[in-house]
Amino acid sequence: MTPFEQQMSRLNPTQLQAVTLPSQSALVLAGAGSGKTSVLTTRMAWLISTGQVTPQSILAVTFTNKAAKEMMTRLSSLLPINTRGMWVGTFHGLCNRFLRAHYRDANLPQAFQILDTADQLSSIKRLLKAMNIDTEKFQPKQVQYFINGAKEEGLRPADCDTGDFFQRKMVEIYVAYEAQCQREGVVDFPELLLRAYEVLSKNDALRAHYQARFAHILIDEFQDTNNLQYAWIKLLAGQNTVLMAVGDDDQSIYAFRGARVENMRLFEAEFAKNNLIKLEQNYRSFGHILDAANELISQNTNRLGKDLWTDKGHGEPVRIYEAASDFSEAQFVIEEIKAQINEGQMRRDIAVLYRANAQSRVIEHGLFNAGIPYRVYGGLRFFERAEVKHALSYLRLLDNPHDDTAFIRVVNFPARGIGARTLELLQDAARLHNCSLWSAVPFATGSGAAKLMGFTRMIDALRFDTQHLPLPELVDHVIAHSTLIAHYKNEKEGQDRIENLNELVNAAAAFTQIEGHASDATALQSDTDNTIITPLAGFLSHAALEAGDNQAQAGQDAVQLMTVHAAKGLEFKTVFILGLEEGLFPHENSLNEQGGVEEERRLMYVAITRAQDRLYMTLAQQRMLHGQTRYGIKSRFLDELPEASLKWLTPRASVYTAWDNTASEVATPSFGSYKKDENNTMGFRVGQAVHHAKFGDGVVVKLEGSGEDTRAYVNFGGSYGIKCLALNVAKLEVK
DNA sequence: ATCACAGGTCTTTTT
DNA sequence: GACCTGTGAT
Repeated sequence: MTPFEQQMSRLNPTQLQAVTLPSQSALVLAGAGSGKTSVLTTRMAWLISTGQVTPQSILAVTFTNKAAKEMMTRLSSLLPINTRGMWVGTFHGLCNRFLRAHYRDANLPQAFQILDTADQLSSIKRLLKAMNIDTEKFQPKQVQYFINGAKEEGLRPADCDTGDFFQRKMVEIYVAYEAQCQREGVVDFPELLLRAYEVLSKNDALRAHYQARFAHILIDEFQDTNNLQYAWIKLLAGQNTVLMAVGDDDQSIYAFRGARVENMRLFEAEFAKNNLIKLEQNYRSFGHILDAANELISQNTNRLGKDLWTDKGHGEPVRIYEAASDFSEAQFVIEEIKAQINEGQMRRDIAVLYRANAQSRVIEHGLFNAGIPYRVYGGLRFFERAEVKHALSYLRLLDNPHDDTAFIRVVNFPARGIGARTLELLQDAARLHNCSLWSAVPFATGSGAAKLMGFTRMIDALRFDTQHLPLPELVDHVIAHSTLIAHYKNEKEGQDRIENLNELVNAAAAFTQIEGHASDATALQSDTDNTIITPLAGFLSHAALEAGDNQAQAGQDAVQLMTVHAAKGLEFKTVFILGLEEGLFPHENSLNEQGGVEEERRLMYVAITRAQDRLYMTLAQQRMLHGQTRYGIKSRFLDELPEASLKWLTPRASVYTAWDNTASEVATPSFGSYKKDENNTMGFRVGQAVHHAKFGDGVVVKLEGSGEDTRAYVNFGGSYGIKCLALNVAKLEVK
């Protein structure tokens, strides 16, 4: 049997149905651990190996580079085909490829650079300064959010609402921002998608070409698509294109960044018609864990609906532990981890999941003291490190000197006496001539003009000296001759940075080897234009689109610490879910949002379904948060789990009870530790009915602190839930 | 140019 | 409580 035939024989009937579906579009509702990636890759292999299509006529799109890579790896292990030139990648990666090939149609310079989120933010800050806009009123982050939000809805400034003054100003900034990006030849993340979308929609010939080319489009994690992504897919799909969208509405946890679960229903109506395939057999978890997940998620409304099942048996019940504090919660987790390691469990098979990053510290501390190796996910990634970004900025200037973000970043780094005043004059000159900072250098006035000339000469020299060098040597040359290395040698803490710079050379070498001269360039060549992007341009795109691993002490067997979001798509033998308290999980900020609690519930569903063999859920009665001690209430989600699948390790139902948010009145709350309060609490007492201008009527459930510092927890019921209010600030009326 | 201090923030995050 | 950002003083 070939590897492909073996794989086919392993599929269950539903999976096989999805893999071999004839030329009809379908929506595959793939539950957690149901073999979703297998189905996608095997279907691609099936389409190719049965001769229905060539590899080039398949488009497969994912959200993360990791998923794309995984798909490629699995596909090439199934079939002895050359995957190069195949359109498998992330939305952004594919749009980048498309725009490189059609840069003229897209009205972009061939060497356009990609701004990552941080670059975009500094670009916006620069713009706001130039426009003399009050950054108190128009915060750069907000502006960024506005612009990206508009782009993700497919809106250009002309399409935006200009209702009030604020909106008009925002749109005005958006206009200026677009002009600035265009002048600099840079493109932010959502622009990659929007520009690609617009080119396709305006250019009939090009659209026809791609629609004819792609016989099959496969989309992974469809529940995470935003409006623009869905629109882009619809544009690429021709009359005869067959689409397969794979996703799980119950695992939609990215609404906060624009994901639209509704796209699944839309897709079903627009393409899949009656082709809804449900993958419901779970191969990951034991029964009790699955029962808990199913029961929890059944509380959500408006689901497409599915029930996971397993034939693995019940397994162990879900263990619940109520600790006195976050500290003892950590102690418990660490003791359990120790015990499991003693039983022979690998550390890497144990995961500690939490809602918010701030929760990791206590656990880290405990693990560190216990001498247990651990790895925390999240934080700075390789290509986001300052020294790496500096080096990349030099490289970007070689490729496109008009990239002002890169220019500003390194024009005086390492310091070469070009100060704020000099740059201000340069920016004036650039504005006057409506050109990039680079082009404005000859017009620069003031004492620093000569130094600026020196800088541009240096960049020109770097470009000239490296023009025939292979990529790794080019990078090496640039980090040396830009004096970055020398600069860090003089810094006390510079050794790590130098190592990272050398690592960048390695990354360039690895990029040359894998991506090579081959894949991207040939792929582009095969498509209309004769564009061949240089290895440097390719590497820069790669650096922007794939931020690299988080600091990885990879290889070492370590306990895994991460947020629930970061855990999506992963599985572990043993999982700890921490902080099952109201206000934390579900997070208090979600309670005000439309559909917020349901998204939190899906998040909990994702967390539970990560566990294969053993699941712990813990809560703490008291926890340090934002520098204050907060007293927790048991999470409502604990009450939504089936009793039969749980095992309480601490006495069940301590005094803490979840709030019934539907009740408008809470009588005497059965609340634990609003202890000893004969203090002066500004005339408020627990159980008192109060009124707040914004939140309406509520009941004080707990008082903290005293005098000026008194804080009241007030349950407003309904969508507001429990709020913590500082009484010297909040205007709270006694009713 | 460099450091120190104040001030604000603290849900989740990929590209 | 801890971290990052921005600003002001030397």
